Amino acid sequence: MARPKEFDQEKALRKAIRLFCQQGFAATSTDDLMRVMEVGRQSMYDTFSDKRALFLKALEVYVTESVHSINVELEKPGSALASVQNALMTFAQRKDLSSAEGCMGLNAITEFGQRDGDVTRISRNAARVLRQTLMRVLTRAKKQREIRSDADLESMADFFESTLAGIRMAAKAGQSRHALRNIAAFASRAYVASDRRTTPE
Amino acid sequence: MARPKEFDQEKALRKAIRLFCQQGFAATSTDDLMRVMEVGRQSMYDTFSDKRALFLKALEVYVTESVHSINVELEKPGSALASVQNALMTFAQRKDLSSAEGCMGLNAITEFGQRDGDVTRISRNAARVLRQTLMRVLTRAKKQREIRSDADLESMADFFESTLAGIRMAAKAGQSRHALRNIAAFASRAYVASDRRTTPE
DNA sequence: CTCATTCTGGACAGAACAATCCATAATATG
DNA sequence: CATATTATGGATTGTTCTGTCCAGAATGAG
Repeated sequence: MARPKEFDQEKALRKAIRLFCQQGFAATSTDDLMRVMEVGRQSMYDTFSDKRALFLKALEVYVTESVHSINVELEKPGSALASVQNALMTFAQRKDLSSAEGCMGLNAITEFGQRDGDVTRISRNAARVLRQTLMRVLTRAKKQREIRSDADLESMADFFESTLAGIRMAAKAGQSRHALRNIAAFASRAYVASDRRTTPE
Repeated sequence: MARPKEFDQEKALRKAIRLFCQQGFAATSTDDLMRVMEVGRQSMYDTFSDKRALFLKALEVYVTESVHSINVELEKPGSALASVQNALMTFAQRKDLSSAEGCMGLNAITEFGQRDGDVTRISRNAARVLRQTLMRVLTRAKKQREIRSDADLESMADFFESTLAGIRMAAKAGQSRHALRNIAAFASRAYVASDRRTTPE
């Protein structure tokens, strides 16, 4: 052991995450990162290897926590349907949703699509974890007859994820908090059991 | 008049749009653009001023056409509710939705947020046009009693736009065409009139 | 205290990038 | 045919960016 690091790796990573959320990968320079992370160039490279590795690490932490916070809502006891609907509403209230600070997961997907294997792997892993929880909760809702017995749960899960993305994009596009809540409330209606046919043929 | 241009400005712009759809602004170099547009550097600068101006022009054309194609579906005669639902389904079938080719509008918003005045202006203008059509159609649906009389149309419009964004993101994330259709079908259920309360309090 | 080890920051190298310059080619007009 | 005008592409410039180097500072271990 010798001289200890003068900066907090964890905090530096948080600041990097925030910047990547705002600007994405390509538009964020190493100088930008050094400035917000308050770390010297050499320290940054020593600790995080290079810009790409830092981005991937940041992405992994971000999406893992993001999925976890949604899963917590989904797994609350009580009505399964209410949990799903509540998860949407809680998400719409998240304080880190704003036009300035985007979702790093969506940023990564829009910026890299499926072209980057590492980015794809990280995104898919997180999506898989969310999907598992989601399917478990939806299955419970079906058993409890809160949703139609003939409902296609996979489609419901696709719709749920799509709604999350829609809310995030609306936030980034500058929509008001009020609008975000309304989107969540509205989407919630689609899950409810109904006797009549409600989808177009 | 003197020597005419050897390339088709229109086609070159289309190719630029496609590249920006795939890679966004920052990750697309002028060399990339030249290669794809099959135009010499000087010709590109003579015709489109610079990279940023080319991007803004491409964005304007893209979002204008994108909104127009949705508006066409929304304004089809017959049931207003069916038009809304059909617009979603038609959108989910669009051939330019794929994991490779993203939506340039979403790219621009994720990449620039609200920080770039020109990008914001172009996006907002297009959104305003879509919103006008949407409100007109939703109002008609309400008059025709296809949706609840106490429905909040502004919220419905927010939800519609959010659904479009969700579908686009799902496509970019690599979801199957089948999944996209299901998202559209599912979202459609939220618009339908219902006597019981379907939204959480 | 001494010293080996690690951290730090400024300087630096090499590549990529956006944009301009310039010489040449092509063509409408007179 | 002559010429003014515009298009083209290769060379070039100046900037920015990523990543490395190196000399000096700080600190734990002996």
